[in-house]
Amino acid sequence: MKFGRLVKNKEFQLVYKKGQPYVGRHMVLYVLPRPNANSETRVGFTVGKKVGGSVQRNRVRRRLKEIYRWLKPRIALGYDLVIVARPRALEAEFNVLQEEMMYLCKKAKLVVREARSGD
RNA sequence: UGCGUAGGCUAGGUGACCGCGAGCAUAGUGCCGUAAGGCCGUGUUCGAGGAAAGUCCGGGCUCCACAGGGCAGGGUGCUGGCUAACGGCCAGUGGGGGCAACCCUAAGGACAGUGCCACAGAAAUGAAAACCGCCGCCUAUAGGCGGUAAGGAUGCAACGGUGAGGUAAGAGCUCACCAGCGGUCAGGUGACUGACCGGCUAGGUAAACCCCACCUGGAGCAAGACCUAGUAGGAGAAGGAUGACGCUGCCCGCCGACUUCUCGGGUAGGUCGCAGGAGAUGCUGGGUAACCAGUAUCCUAGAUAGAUGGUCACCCACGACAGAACCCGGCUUACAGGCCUACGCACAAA
Repeated sequence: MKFGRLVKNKEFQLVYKKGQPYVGRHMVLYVLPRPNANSETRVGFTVGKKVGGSVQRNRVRRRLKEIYRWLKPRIALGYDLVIVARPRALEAEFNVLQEEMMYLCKKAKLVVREARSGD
């Protein structure tokens, strides 16, 4: 992944513990500000075994990554994010997941730029 | 044509745009990091499966002594072959099923020993045993004594089976055939098969203990090796060259200086292992086959929060089970549809 991502297990644990959760139908967004507000925003994806086998989990994570890639240019700097997929996300349409992630990010006040036409 | 049997192949395709991982080439002396080391642009090549799965076997590899001996434990179990090895595969043998193609089969030993065979039944292994029946005799109509394992009854199973002779009634008592046991001869590497002869014969269970033959040391890639930074280079107690700890469950043997507990501190990061191999495909030769040998060509995932996705168009049978994690050989399990080959049976035609 070219965009910033969380790698260490400790970083994940920190975001779960200290971060602010925003709960949606298909996913949960955890948000934790980084010490340096100008550093790159990093993201991690968690898809638990409740979602399904490895094929199903891979599918959900790839779709979430694709949506985040599309959303990334509008996200503010200086945050650590963790997106946890809920079992319902497996059955959801792509654009439903897309709208929900957008909604959660807006709710968390992460979106700094509105979508331009033709984007 | 229908029904069926065996084996094999495939696992939606094509195109466009955006996106991801790795290898190679190449720029700065660039960026991140204390450092080891890593990152960035462009081009190019490659990028999940037949089961990648379950983790059930076998091996490679690594460490534990140089991987040793014995016991215990575990595994395998018709024969021959293949293989690095196997509990796998191939070819056979015996037994069972199917009209057949074909399928199934843990299939060594019950005169080494022990156990078990419930209930029922007279009797469940002891060269025994008479409940009903059958036959003879006696008392006289109910029994007694004796003979009898052919019939009935019980049971998963009753001491060979069927037929004939024989007899008071019966019985391998006698005979024929069959089954079983022992022997001889013949064939086969062997499991075993065939022929003949013998005396006519005392169950089952070894996925019960057991016996026999063969195999088997332990832990596992979070194995293990190296590097960088850095805390501490502690305190107390116990054991130890009269051999600790460890190999290993025990004994022998080996090794040779630390080990265990409590308190305090630390518990970060990077590189390698990590993909050129019992490798794939084609051809030739040997073999019934599994497989082996030779030769030519090819290089085909390598992550470490974990790379294959999104959108669109067209086509069709509208797409199942499912995602590599050290690597191979198997087994087992899951699975939509499609295709190919060989064979059997029934029917029709010739």
